[in-house]
Amino acid sequence: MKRNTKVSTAVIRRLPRYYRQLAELQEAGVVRISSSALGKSMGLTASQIRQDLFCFGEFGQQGYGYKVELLKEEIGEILGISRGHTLVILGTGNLGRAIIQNFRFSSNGFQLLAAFDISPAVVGTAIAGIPVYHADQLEDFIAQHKVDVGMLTVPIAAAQQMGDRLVSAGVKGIWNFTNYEITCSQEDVVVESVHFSDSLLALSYMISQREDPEEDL
Amino acid sequence: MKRNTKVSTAVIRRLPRYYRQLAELQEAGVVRISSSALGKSMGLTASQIRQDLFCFGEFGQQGYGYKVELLKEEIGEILGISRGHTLVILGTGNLGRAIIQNFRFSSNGFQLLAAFDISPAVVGTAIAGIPVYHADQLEDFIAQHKVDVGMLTVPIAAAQQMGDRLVSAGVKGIWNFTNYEITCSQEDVVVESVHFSDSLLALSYMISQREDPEEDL
DNA sequence: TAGATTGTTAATCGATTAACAATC
DNA sequence: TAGATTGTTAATCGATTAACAATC
Repeated sequence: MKRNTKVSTAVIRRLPRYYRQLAELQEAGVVRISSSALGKSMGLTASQIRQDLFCFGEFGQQGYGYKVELLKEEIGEILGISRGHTLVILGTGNLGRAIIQNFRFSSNGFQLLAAFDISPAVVGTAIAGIPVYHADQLEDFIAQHKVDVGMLTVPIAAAQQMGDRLVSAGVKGIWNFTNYEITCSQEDVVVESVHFSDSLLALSYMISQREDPEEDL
Repeated sequence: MKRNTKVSTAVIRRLPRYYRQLAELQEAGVVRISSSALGKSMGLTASQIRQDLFCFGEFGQQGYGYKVELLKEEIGEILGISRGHTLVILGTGNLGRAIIQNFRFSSNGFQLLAAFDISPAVVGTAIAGIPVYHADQLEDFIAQHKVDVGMLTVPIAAAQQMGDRLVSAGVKGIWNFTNYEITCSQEDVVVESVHFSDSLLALSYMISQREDPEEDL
């Protein structure tokens, strides 16, 4: 029945949340859950959850609901967690270093292969076991290894240039942490950005609304 | 004419992007821009931009377009950039430290007042000029200073608890970097999350689509 | 079996796009 | 003035919600 064709971004953005919530439920020992209970725990309607899952197939049992572990695994499959994705990280400044040391790439189905930088102080060293190469070697490295994603934690001035190099070296996606909107010539390369600034400014707007005594009443 | 009532989150999420794009245009020396040119540069329709701005007032001139600097300033006002917002950061691990050292809070209208941690190794020190206090002092500090936002870069196990403490201490918003969905009793406290995992999993999904030879044709 | 809950279609709601008079 | 472009309403499109037969 699966009609995978053209899943909206709204649905795609909810998939990781489902996965996270189901993992938490599983850890808490919950075996089965209904769409309405799952919805309540996530602030969504039961309808929306069933509609979302309907994009990908049938994962529940009528009259029973969903098996937590099974549904989690299925959504993990949809997200591509078991595809053995790999990535490299460009830029080992404070943020890059923090992510190398902290982020559980493997929990998200990714393997971090290498880091690249231009500073002689770090090139040739390893951070949390990840070797740091000179940025000059980027293309060679990607030619010799399967690299699915390049992560950008470089200074903003280098963002577009390094993005371009990743694209022509053949990565499938760019995970962009710079405060710059990378533009990508190649149609089929996905750019996913984490803009701290955008997030903080949205928060700023929302709390500002609270600060004003209802201007418009 | 301003009908500020109930601006959709879709619009709110675009406001920081407008702000960023206009700042770039201004830096590039562009003085005036039409909605269609701005739209083209951002991948939006001219209609959408005019409709978005229409939520907040009239910022353009018919037959001319928008003055880049003026529109940037107006959107900055809407976002609350000049309201003197303040924040404190909870958790000075790798990520917290990286953000203290790197992130330009002031560019987003925020002042970082203090950091809190429980490790004796950092309590009493300063990171990039920001004093680090013991988490026990959080409530006292917030009682004595105006603190609008609490930023969470604590371990996931402490996330909900520290979030609760921030809320009862009276912050208006929580900027959550933990991979946990903070729930908030208080209606009027805004929780804005930056979930690295969700972002990477969405990217994982999108590149996985590219990996399959069109399953459904 | 009766009760519960899904999968799936239909109805509603909201967001985006189109259109155009107003006007710089 | 004529051309360009906005502000704003109307039309369209897509996403969410509701409904319900199927069925466990």
